[in-house]
Amino acid sequence: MTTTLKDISKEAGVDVATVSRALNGSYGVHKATRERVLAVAKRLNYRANLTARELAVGKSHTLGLLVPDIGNPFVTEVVRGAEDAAYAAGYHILLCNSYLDSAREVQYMRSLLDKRVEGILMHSVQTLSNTEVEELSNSEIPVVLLCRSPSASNFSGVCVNHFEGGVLAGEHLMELGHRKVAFLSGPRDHGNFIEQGKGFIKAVTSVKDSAPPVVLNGPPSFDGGYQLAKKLLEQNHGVTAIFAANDVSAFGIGRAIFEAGLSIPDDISLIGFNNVELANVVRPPLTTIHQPKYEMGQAAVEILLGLAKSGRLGVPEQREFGVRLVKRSSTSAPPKKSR
Amino acid sequence: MTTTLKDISKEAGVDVATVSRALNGSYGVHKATRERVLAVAKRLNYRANLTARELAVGKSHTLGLLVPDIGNPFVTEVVRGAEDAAYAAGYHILLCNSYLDSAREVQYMRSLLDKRVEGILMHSVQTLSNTEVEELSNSEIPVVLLCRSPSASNFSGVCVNHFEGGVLAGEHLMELGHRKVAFLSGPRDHGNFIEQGKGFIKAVTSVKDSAPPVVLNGPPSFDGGYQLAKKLLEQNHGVTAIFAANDVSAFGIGRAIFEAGLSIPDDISLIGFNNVELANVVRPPLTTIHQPKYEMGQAAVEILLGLAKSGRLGVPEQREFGVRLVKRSSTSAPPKKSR
DNA sequence: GTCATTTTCGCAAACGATTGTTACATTGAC
DNA sequence: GTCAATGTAACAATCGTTTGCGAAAATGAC
Repeated sequence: MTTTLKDISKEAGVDVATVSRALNGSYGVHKATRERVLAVAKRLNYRANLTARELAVGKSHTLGLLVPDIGNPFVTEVVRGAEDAAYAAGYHILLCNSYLDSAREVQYMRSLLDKRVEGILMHSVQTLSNTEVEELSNSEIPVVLLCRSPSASNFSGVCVNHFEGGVLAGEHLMELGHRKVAFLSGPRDHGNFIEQGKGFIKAVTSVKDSAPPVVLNGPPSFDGGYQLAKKLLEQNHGVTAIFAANDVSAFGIGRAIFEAGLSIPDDISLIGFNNVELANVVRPPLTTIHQPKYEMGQAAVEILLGLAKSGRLGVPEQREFGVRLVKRSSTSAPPKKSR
Repeated sequence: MTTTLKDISKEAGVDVATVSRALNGSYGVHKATRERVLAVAKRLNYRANLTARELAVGKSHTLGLLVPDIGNPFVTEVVRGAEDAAYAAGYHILLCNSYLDSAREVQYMRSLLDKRVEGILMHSVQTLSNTEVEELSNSEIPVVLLCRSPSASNFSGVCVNHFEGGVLAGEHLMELGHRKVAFLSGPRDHGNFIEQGKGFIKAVTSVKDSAPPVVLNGPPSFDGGYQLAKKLLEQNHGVTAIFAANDVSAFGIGRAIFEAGLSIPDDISLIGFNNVELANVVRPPLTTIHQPKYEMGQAAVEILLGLAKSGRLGVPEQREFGVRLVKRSSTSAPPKKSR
């Protein structure tokens, strides 16, 4: 049997209200009685029931975090930042892994709402269905969209400038002298990759003698990158550099290049996106576009908590982080003679 | 204003109890009234308040998951398995990242208890303090220790046979012909690494002409492995193979070997532990000891839920998973002439 | 010692559900 | 038309807290 305020109240001979106040250190309870109550509470191994408190007070001190795949190291970093910020603020995090499965996503969203979380973080959701947008808007809790290009919806968001990242990647390759490049992108309809591609294409085509990039779409995973790269190499466009949708897919691309008997960066340069921790571990270390993942997670929670406290849900906040190029060894000048 | 059962009850002209039963599809409410209630609920955008239900019913449908570092890909896989299993069972997961900081760990543990989670999963905690053991035992919720060698405490556990893993690694290196090897271990007092080392040493020393392994201790991280390897190479024992505490530290070791101008596996063979997804991505692909991470996460949740349902906390369940050697390209026969 | 002021504490009403018990309506058999 | 059996729905207690309000008790000034 777990002990409750009532038990303590009986044992200590005071009202349950007094017990509550004593335990919470509220003003207006005599030092002596407080100590007596605390002693009894300790003796009875009392543990507060946050569920009951939550019901009474109306605050759950809990946030929902919806992610596409916790297995993705990029996502993980963001989660880490979010968790730290939440912990610092005395909040808990409910972790929901959706695998981008929209049924699962909706189901999770509903239970988060029902659980009365004080805010929801959604990481790189592809597209929100109308149901979702509507139900989220009806609820009076704040939502922050993470790592997703700003959209029409009026939710708050934390993201990185994907367009700018694309530009950086393109410029870097152009500076190195590449003139025939490819962008192995993610899903065709995903805003982030669209932006990334636009920036890349802009940078590439603004150099006069360079060919417009070859663009292929596929899942932005290790295997997706691998398959796409195999396809690209078979088509034999003679590209000398590849811009990957993200680091993880770049790893897959690297594998395909290796298996084709080619070498990075001597035959083909490779540049990623995200700057995952392991980009520095693989060989050759991957040139990539850095994105402040941890800080983004933190920022998202801060915004969320700010909105929750102020209650000003009507005025969504957008925060955009900068990107920067991290030069490592997977990019270099193109081979003298293109194959 | 969020709408409650009472609102619906007024609007539909029935008692709140009837509304509750109608919404939950309980037996004993007329089809017509149920439909009327459902219609009103929909019109009022009713959302169940799980907090209230939880208080009334006494079940939170929530599990606590305490991990040392969500950034570690090994941990992540386990979390993924746990999350999937929880989702399948209709449970939610509260994510708590402790960074092995025991103050944070205790604080998290307490709030999980206060939040009335139905079970707690603790991933590879180093050592439980007496306070923790006591408070956890006092609470009436089940605890499952994950990835931690079985201990004296009477909590349930899911782990892998670290000793056996060490043996496998040792045997593999011996078969390849290595006779002078090293184990770059984790913290000296961590049970898992101790077991791993024991197994390794046993396998190595049971070969007659092989020297007992050089053993160094340090944090089992990328940087930890890097530092340890540098130290080892400086000491110049002439080892031809290294067994790492885990894959991530093996990556660091690989970096140090590379920087020393040596090559894997030609100069030094390297074998990891865990079989993280990226072990197959790095070059050369890492030979390692496979551990069914995802399945362990799943199993842990299943055990937890089983204990929670049965209420038989007195009889902890231990599940041990097998390990196996995954041969890749980071191990080979030692160089003809040792350096 | 009296009176005003301040502390201390109990009472009771929330918070939003669930659920056992009871009362009334309906149905069907005869 | 009566009675029993069944189906519906209302009443009320409960889950473990918090908190506004008012009463009693303690304090302090004079």
